Amino acid sequence: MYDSEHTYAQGNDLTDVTAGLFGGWRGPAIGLMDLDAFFASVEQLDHPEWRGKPVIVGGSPEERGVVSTASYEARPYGVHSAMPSAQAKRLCPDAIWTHGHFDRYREMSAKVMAIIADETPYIDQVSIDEAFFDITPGRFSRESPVEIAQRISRRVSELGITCSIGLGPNKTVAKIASERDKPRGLTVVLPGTEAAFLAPLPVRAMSGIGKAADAALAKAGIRTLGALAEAPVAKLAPIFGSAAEMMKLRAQGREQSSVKPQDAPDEVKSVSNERTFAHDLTAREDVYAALALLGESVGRRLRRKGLVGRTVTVKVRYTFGSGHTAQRKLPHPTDDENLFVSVARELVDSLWQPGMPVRLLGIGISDFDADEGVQTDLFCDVDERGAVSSDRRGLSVAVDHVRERFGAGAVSFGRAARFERDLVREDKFLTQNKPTE
DNA sequence: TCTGGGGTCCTAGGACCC
DNA sequence: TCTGGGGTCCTAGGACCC
Repeated sequence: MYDSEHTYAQGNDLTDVTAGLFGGWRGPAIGLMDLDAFFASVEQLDHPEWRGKPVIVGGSPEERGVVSTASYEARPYGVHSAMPSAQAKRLCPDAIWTHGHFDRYREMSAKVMAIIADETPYIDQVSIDEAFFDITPGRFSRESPVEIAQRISRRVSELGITCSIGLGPNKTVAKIASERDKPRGLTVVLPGTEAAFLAPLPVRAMSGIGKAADAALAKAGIRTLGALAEAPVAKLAPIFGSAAEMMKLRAQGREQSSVKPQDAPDEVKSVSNERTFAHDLTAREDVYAALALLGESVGRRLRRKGLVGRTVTVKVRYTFGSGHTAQRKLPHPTDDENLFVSVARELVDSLWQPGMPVRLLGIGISDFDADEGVQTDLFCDVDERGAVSSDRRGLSVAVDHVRERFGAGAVSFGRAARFERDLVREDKFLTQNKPTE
């Protein structure tokens, strides 16, 4: 029975909430599907001998790496996402380590998303392993939302991995519910019980509230979502700014969630590449060469996506202190690293001087043209707006094709090639990402 | 052997224009 | 000559998410 002491239902209790028209569901039904220990689970699927054993996907312990995903077998040792790999290695020395296979994860993710899209056109993929979906009875299907969620879970399991699902009247509730029972759980918050479900939870449980907001709320005496739901907006404004009213509404369980139809593509806002070096860089030629390498990959990805951007951003982090960024708007949008890397060099020079130990370097392009329809034909001369210098662009595209066919190492512009060789020889970095499997 | 890499969104100050 | 205010663009920094 779905009794009043519980604001949510799981497992066998769910049979009680699927009776009647639409399973007795009134109003919006929003689901959040989260794949369980996704990267590690795919590795265990692809390597049967790793099943039942602690598997860690992440950077290497020797090179300032962090854990991306720990399998459920590794978690009892205290290993979790974002933990420094060196620490994870101490906690679980026998774990199987891999740097991951992202193309494979994307492939599996696409299969999962196709399963959800098969159930409803209203799907909003938020990351490689998470998606919201709207299965409001009467909107697309007349079935009980609980039964649809159970079917999605079962069909994902048939792929050889598992997911956890939260189901509720809006996104905030669905997201929190999905974390309630993992792995392979289904947690349902019936319409009308959402406020009571949220009230006792710590504010940090709600997405959008991180470390800083949590601390600021605690200072104001607000520790639970129930307290947040009742706090005067004037008290919240200094903490959340213009989002104060919305955060209060979400904590009350009264947020109106919209899940767009699947074919509305989320447009990309920026493309970037950054690297933390196993050993700090101090020489100008090393910093410039690393910038060129990072820029090459950004350029390649821009051309593959058919994007041209106007703003160049560089990021520098020193061994001490936090990061610094510098950006500049270009006169014309471009996807050509030969153009934007030289600007990036000037920007780096404004933040850094030779001798300062650089721990991390990043380069990004943003502010894309609204009509991203730049042609990507091989050896095209120039696009309609003359956005990039024609010959170089043709060369870049041609080089991309060669790389795709023969591997990334096949072609490199002079400086980058030399850098790559030097660094491999000097064992600075770029010998990274060799899976230990 | 202490802290990644990919993003999005917001804020705030200064420049500049009307 | 002195003055204010609003709007927009550009830039730097930071919070937050997976």
